[in-house]
Amino acid sequence: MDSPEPSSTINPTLSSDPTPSQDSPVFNYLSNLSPIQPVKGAPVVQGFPGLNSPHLLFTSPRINAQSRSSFLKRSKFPQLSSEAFSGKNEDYNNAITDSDGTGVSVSQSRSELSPYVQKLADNNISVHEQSGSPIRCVDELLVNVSNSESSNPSNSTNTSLKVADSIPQSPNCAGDSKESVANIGSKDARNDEIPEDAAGVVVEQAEEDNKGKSLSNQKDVGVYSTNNDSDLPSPDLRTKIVPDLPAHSSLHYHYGDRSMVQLSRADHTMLDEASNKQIESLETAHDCRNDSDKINIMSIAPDESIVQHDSQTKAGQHQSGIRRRCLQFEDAQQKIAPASSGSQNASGIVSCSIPPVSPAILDVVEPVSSNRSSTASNRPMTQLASSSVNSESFTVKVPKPSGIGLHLNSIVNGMEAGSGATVSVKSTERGNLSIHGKKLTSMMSCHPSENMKSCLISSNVVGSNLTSGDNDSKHVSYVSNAETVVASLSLNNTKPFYEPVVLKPTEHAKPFYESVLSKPTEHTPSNKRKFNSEHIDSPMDYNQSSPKKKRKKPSDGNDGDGCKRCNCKKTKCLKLYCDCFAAGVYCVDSCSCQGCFNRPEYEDTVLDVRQQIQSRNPLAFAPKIVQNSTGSPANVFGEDGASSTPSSARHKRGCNCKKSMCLKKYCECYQANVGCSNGCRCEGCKNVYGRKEEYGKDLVNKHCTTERLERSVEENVEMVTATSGLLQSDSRNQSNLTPLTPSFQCSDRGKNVLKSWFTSGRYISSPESGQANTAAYGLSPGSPRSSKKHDIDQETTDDIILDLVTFDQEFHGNAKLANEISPGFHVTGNMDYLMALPNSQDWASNSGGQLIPQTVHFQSTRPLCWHNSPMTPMTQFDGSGMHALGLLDSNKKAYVMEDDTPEILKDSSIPQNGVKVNSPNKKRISPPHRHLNELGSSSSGGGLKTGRKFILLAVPSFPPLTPCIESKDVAAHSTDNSQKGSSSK
DNA sequence: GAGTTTGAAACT
DNA sequence: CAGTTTCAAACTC
Repeated sequence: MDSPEPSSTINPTLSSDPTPSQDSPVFNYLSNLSPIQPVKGAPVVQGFPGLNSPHLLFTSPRINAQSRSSFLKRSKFPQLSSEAFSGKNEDYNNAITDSDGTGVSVSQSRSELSPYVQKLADNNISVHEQSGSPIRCVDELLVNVSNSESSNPSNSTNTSLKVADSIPQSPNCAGDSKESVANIGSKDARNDEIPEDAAGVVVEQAEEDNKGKSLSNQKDVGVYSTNNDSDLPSPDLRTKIVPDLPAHSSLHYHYGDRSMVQLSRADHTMLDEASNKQIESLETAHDCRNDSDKINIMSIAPDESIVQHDSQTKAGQHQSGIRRRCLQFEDAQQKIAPASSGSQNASGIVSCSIPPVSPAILDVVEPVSSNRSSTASNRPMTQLASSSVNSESFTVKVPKPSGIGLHLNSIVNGMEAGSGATVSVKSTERGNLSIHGKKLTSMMSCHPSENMKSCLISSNVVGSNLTSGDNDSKHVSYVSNAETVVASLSLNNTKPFYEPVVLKPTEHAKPFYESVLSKPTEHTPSNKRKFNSEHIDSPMDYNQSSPKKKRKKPSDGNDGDGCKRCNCKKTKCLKLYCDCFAAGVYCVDSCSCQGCFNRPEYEDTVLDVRQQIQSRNPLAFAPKIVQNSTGSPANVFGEDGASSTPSSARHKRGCNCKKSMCLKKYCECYQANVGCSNGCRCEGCKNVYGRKEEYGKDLVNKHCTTERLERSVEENVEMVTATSGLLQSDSRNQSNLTPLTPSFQCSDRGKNVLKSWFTSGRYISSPESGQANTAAYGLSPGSPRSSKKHDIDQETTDDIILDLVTFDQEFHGNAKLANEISPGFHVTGNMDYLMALPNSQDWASNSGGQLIPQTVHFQSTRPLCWHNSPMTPMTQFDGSGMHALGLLDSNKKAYVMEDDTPEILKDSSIPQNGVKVNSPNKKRISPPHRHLNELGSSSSGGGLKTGRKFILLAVPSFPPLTPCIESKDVAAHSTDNSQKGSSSK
């Protein structure tokens, strides 16, 4: 009732996203800048096309995202719920109609659609392993819908992706993949059913057939490039990947310890129909297999990590029950979508592994992506893939989810316990559900563990695609699904912080983000409204299922997977009171809510409401916990924090506790395992994670501590670094990615080079790490970077730097920011940083629209530390970092971003932030930091300088390209950098 | 499981 | 922007 209404209000603003194509421009700029960075830059992949967009924090993101999301929306034709369709896109409708019919119909018109399937994942995924440890399996299947031509022309296209992964166990992987495949096959046979299957299944043959055809078609789509490998039957195809489907693609990665899995799905719904029609999919089972080996290595807790593709599939089940959503993916998706402008969606997943860098991957991807703007969606995918690819290099990748709304907190909480966390998510869409599918999930896990920290994050984005054909023909669109997956990490391997999350197919799994994103642009409000209004009245359906069942088992209400369950009675889960809604995820069956509209079925409504809320408070869905620049959120991840250092992470808005003394979960800070900060208005604060009074001090201390930790870790890290170095090198080659590279390099050599990046990276990274939950960012050095870079670069570099500086200043008070900044970063030689860019999940979407989420970030352990340390005292945890990142991103961004996004800042407003934010100028002015001191002394001296230089150079080059964020960034960069450089030095 | 407490979100 | 109300989670019994 209530909430739904808002939907009407929803604004289409989303559409506004500018970014989509821009990304590339950004990259270009970057590349231009590259002179500076060339070194790094090169390596980096561009960021992925998708990446660039990632803006992290920007508030706006959502908008973009939405717009994209619209694309995403997936169209699932199917059957669907017409409503859903109707609501969403007209286009869809068209498509749908077609689809319905037979499922087939349409596609003809557009050959475009050509279905393709690919497995990207494999490629992507396969990569890594490097050190063996990391393993991942990914399977992706993409199918494009339209295929009419090829084999079955009949239908519209379908596309589906699937990814399966399993990760951990090699066997599993293999098995899983197989299973998935098998399933698919079976399904295919059936025809009906699950798209996934379809997706899952892929017929190479078909592909081939399609190839011919499809290729042409695909081209539009996207690209997917994968790098890798060969596994895929037809590389060509892969590369091509279908854009349309974008959605589906998903990747997985994992590394490190466990594995990640992911999957994706295309729209199931579509699939279903499609299945009838045609489906093609590729499978990457191979990859899995390959991976499996790797996996073995990991072998840890594979189970968890494993994801099942089909939610349906049974298996998954076990998990499934639980996990649901992910959040942030949206961002990614969004990004994708935007890019794709047209129809496609993309899904992306990101995973990051710390060590490795994926530049290479990125590179690969980039090219492709670069090719098409439209491909944006693809990009993400590609990115992901790329990231994964890198994996080879080693290490883990960490995907970052964009993370939008996540509840990092919740996640965090979940994570605490475990050293490692894994998450897996699945979503499936089902035909029934239909509505949209896709979504991704992203997860992160981090571990601090001994060595490294590996964080994995995977996010998937799914995009739905729609293809619209251009015209008339109906084509079907459909969606992509996304699935996501998992992240696993492990340090050691042991346990994940969280349990994997599985999305249930139907249920939630998806964050509405996608939808949200998508919506804006295309969806017609009217439709939505209908939806809303109508549905609203009878939301019961969903609800019913949920109510009661769930109840929160865990105290938190988290399923265990880190996802919360709500128990809303009056708000219909359309207000921030609802944890699920607030987290950007759909309610799940396990929720006990009544009259819940926070269901995929009501996607439109949800989106509308969400938009409204965001309009009021852009940061409403931003992660509440951010890492302070300074601190690293130690706790965030897990450990409890209490004892452990208070994480650098802090609640964005701070708490307002009067009676609980911040010692109970009533306190958001406490709940998130973060200390109170100056932004808190609490009375009698006794937060075990950090009192607000101590905040400033803590930061400093933390810094120190973190550094120490990092150092300890360094050794381990180095390996990673090495890898990363490799990656970098690769990346370098690829000039495109410059952005990314930096991060990597940082770790290795780069310190010098990338200072800027680092700085930014750190910035980000820390947050990211924190964010893990959030999702998708891109972190990975390579890709992430690229994407992030953009973001970061744009925004961050300047801003970030500033922020950093500010932080430092605040904390340390030393001067010489400039030096610090860059230096800071690097500092030491340790580093590996990963930077994560912050994207806010939601935000991310905005910015780029692209798959920000996907971007990945990595960090090597150290890096995190560093980052953390510099910024905040983070603990070492990677995970935390991840987590933090998310937050950070948002926050930081906020900080950083302020310029761009006042809103965020506002939110973030916390004093610190405020200061920082304000300080941008300051940055320039006063740089000194301890970092400088510290770092500088260590390695940094040179590094820093260099870094600065780079930065400066870079700055100039940038013109403001992108939309707000970018522009901002750019501008900032240019100005800031130049200034900084001068000023600092 | 019901009732109370708490603080955020929403509203005025 | 401050104060009040509403809400749902957290907590207690």
